[in-house]
Amino acid sequence: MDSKTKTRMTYQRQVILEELAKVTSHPTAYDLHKMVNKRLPKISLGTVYRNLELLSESNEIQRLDVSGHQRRFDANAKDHHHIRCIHCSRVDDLPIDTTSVLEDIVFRTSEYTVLGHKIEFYGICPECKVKEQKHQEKDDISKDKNKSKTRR
Amino acid sequence: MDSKTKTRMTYQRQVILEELAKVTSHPTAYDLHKMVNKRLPKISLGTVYRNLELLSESNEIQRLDVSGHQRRFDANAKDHHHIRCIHCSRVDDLPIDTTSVLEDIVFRTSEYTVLGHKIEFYGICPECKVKEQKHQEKDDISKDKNKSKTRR
DNA sequence: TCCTTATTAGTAATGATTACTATTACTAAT
DNA sequence: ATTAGTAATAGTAATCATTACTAATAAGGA
Repeated sequence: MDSKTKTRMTYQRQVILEELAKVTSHPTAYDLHKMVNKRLPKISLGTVYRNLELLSESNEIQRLDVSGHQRRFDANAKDHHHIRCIHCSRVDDLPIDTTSVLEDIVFRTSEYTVLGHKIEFYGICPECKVKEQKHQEKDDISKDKNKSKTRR
Repeated sequence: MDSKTKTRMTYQRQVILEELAKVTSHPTAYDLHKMVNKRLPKISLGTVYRNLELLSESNEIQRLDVSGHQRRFDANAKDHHHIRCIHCSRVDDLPIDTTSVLEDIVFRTSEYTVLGHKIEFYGICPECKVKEQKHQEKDDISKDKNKSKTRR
């Protein structure tokens, strides 16, 4: 179902992408709506949200779910880290690599005064892994009566 | 003004703290309200939110602003990292130290399948540092007519 | 016991995001 | 080009977490 739907490059989506690419400021959907609005006075906030979502799903842009703050977007789709000001919430890029010693590196690469950092890992918990396996088995049985090895 | 207000240890606050300490599940304010509700049937959700906020400000508990997800709370006030399941949103502790090689370590210490991680640093941006300095100078002038060295 | 005021319960408001719906406009096949 | 099918849109309503407001209550020191 998902694999059959084809996305169309609409003018709205084009403009959203262009406007996002123009800035390095990591705008929110609302910010971007204001920016795009100058070229497309009738575009709705919902359209901006939906397109940003689609674009980030197809990895053309990056979605920044900033802890405890409003979501932001980044035309740079390459994985990289960010730093946020606790006063004005401005978010800047950090061209560092994750495997190096952390705050020390930031101290050398950023003009921020680093107060701390948070790391959030994501993955699949043991319980969900079991569930996933069970579903997988069911699918295998219903889709194919032959025995099949459990995919990993 | 803030420094003059004295907080009172209310029964509600006591119970919230106790119930949070009982679990290791990182409940949301809503979860905690349900838990506390069994002992205090009249407590309101707002009270739970306010007390969790106060308790985390005084570092008696920890507030977890999980990126793009609902806020959670942790009776363990010591700084430590977490891992979240992308399916069920369950959050578990990660007893690792930040300075070590990241996902590799997680792989060894957690039963999760690690799919990735995000790091968010926080601090003060160059512009705000300048503003801070200016405010500081004003304060110094108004509070004290003698010259005073800029505090760092 | 009395007073001051922090705190509460209950409820309304806010603000970000998502959902809904009738209409519009791509795109491919006729 | 015309039509049919269906993404996508504008506009708006709904949702959901969190915060703000207010009159009543209750800590806790004098």
